[in-house]
Amino acid sequence: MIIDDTTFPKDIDTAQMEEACRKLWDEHRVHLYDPDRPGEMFSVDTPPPYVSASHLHVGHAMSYAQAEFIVRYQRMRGRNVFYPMGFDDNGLPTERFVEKKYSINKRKTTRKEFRELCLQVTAEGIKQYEELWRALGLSVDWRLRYSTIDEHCRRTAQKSFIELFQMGRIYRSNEPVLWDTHFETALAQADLESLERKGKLHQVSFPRNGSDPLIIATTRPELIPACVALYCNPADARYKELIGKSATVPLSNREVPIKADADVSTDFGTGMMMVCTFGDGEDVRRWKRDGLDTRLCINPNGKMTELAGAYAGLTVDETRKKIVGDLQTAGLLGGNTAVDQVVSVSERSGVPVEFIMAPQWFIKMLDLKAEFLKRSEELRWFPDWMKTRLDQWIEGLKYDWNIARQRFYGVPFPVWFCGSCNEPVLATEASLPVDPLEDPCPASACPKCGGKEFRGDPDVMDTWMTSSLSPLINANWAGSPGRLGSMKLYPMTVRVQAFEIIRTWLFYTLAKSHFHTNSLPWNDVMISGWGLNENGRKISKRDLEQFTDATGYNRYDPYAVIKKFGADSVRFWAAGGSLGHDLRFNERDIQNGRKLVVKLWNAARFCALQFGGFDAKTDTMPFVERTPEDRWVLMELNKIIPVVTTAFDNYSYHEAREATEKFFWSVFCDDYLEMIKDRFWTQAEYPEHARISARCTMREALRLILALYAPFVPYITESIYQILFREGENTPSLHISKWPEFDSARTGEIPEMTVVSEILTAVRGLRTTKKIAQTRRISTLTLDIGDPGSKIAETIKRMELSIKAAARSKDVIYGPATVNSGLEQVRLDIAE
RNA sequence: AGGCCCGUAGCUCAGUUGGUUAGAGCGCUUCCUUGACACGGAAGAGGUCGAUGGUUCGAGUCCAUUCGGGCCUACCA
Repeated sequence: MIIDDTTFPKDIDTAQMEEACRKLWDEHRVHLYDPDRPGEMFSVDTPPPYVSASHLHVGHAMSYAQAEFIVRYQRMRGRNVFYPMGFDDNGLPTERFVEKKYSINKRKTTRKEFRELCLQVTAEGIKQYEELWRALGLSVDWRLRYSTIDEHCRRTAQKSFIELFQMGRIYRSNEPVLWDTHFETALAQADLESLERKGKLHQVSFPRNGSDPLIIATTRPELIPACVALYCNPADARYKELIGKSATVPLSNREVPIKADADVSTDFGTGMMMVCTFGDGEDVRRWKRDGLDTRLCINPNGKMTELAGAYAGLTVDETRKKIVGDLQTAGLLGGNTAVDQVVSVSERSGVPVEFIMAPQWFIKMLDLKAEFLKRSEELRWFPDWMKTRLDQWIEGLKYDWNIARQRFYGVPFPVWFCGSCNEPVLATEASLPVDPLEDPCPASACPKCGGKEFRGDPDVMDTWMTSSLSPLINANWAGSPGRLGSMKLYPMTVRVQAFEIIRTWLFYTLAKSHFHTNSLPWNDVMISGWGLNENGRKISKRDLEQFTDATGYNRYDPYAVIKKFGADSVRFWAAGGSLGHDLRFNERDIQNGRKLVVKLWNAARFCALQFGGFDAKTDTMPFVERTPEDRWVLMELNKIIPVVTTAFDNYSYHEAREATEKFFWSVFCDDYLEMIKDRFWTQAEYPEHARISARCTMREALRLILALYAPFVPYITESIYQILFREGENTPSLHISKWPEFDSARTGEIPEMTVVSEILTAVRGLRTTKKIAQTRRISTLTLDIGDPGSKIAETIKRMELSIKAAARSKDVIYGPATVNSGLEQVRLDIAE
């Protein structure tokens, strides 16, 4: 093999190198899943990102890269890797994106038009994502792509609905539900966020005939028209006598009953509270339990209803202001106090949720808390403490899962209702996917009342209803034609995702799997943290806009960063954070990645230059016959193989990187390569045997280093592999070559090497003090070894050649010297 | 209010099951360029591991308390 500036150029053309690698990987189908291959599988349930997230940033790149280190490792371990990519392109996130982008909303458009726009932005978003993932070097098998609005996913989601309906898990009910007044749709508990804000606790008088008015405290005076009862604690001496009597709702002549509930605190506000339909979940609870009247004063669009009288048509906020004024005028308002309150807002729109009565589909969940907790227990969590997040969420569940959304863009329910008795009729499984607004009802007559008229269910499913099926989507549970997955994949090996969607994606998937397959959806779950901006905050759209420099470069834009530093550099940065923890972005840390890439290239280039005329047949040597330096470096390398392997097995890519890094940089480059240079520089001093030993050692070590680094920096390692090793191996790509194995014959220590490296360190110190370049050859190294009969003295004499090489000295002489070394009794000096 | 995570060198972070003088990279100081690499090499400065108390022969590492930060959960109207 001839190595020169043509075969191994001095400079790296990153863009060209990356493109060449991608081409090679595609050509040799390196990333493709083979359904027919026997052997162990490694299947990954990857997060389908919302394609509406047009603000892709380096944080996204970070978490996807972290999962992909494991994928590349497992592929090299010989596992049959199933690594798909999905896109979540239905549901509220997409709708919100479209609303903003086109400044329209549900009321000002048709369902058809809206859906068209959604599909359009979805297609654009997917393209953007795919480009980024490819650039970053994610080894996705793109044939396994799915998108939650596509036919396969709609079929799967509808099948899930039908099956759950048939097993009695799904019910329809017309109870008060969490409501988003911006999107005008029902929500599930998981769609809520809490918002802390300052509120005012108003004291309001409820007049009573013939006695003093009752004072209640409320933060929501706008709900006074919806007040249906007053409550106090049954043991409250102040109000005990009033229980069972009534009071008049202010600004009206309605009488409401005064009731008791032990949950009412005596020391909050005045100890007397009003209950409305519906101020919060507690109101709903009392309304249900005590059969209170129903006075719905808030419309689905967040404006007051006719029942609110003078306030009808106003928004909640407007009403609050107005009613406070009216109470004041009427002399019914006491003081108010500022309170900190926590209100539930819709995660997608940010507006406070209300309770609205509307018929909805629910999946019964609350009866299964214990089972879900058991499933959580069965899962292997990486890192383990993330499990708490799920467990606490499950324990805190208050509502069954409302899966219906009164929206446009999503998977339709495969349901028609009888026009006369409202009985639901479901689609047949064979007909899926269906759209009941377009497709005819499969029944000719209602099974209950014989009615002949049907109307399709206009609602769409919660987006999580589909994405929670991702393992079943991957495994082609619904049997869509032409898809590569099969239930053989099930349960999958691992779910990878970030922590913020534990309560949604992870939880719902666990539940779905429990229902449909009575098993876990995967064995393991790997939870990543977030990439944060330089201030340690979530990377925001503002970061992406604000920090763009004059040339258009933005350090949070993953494309820009990849273009500037190379994909390997970005990946290397991502590998620096430990699993589950957030990682602050810093451009300097990306530069570190770049340094590694350059270092790998140059180290490989150095090795290659020494190979000159390397012939695998003659340039081999049994391990035991090699020089101590050579045996030492291979033993050190052998030591880290199980460390790196175990780390990867436990999803601890960070540990793997650290061990590899330490070996490559400080043992291999700084010490080993420096020690052996002299064998090639001053050939006459060393026997040919020493050079052959070095050549085959360098080659072996470099090859192993490439393998260990491959999952992190796939481009540079592949490129070096192609130049130096491809020819001699029958594997077309490093990434499907064999993972290094621990060699039990290469264990133990070489004590002589400690002596050599201590002397090397001391010589380096002297060179620095004497301002002599580290590479310059010195004339003499004087060693003062004290008692010539001592063990150290003997070792030094035996290792003289190695010491001379390490010190880069023409001669070694023994005699008095003044500078202490790290070795006891050994002093030394150097002369230029 | 409860829970989880974090608080280690100027900065970003490692520190496995408690064990000798606490680590890396960046930054800083000084020095070294024909011989893979200055995106390099060498030498060095810099930390009483948030605080307090405890367990132990021994704690950054375990326990308790406390302060600060982040996140999650929560009906006090």
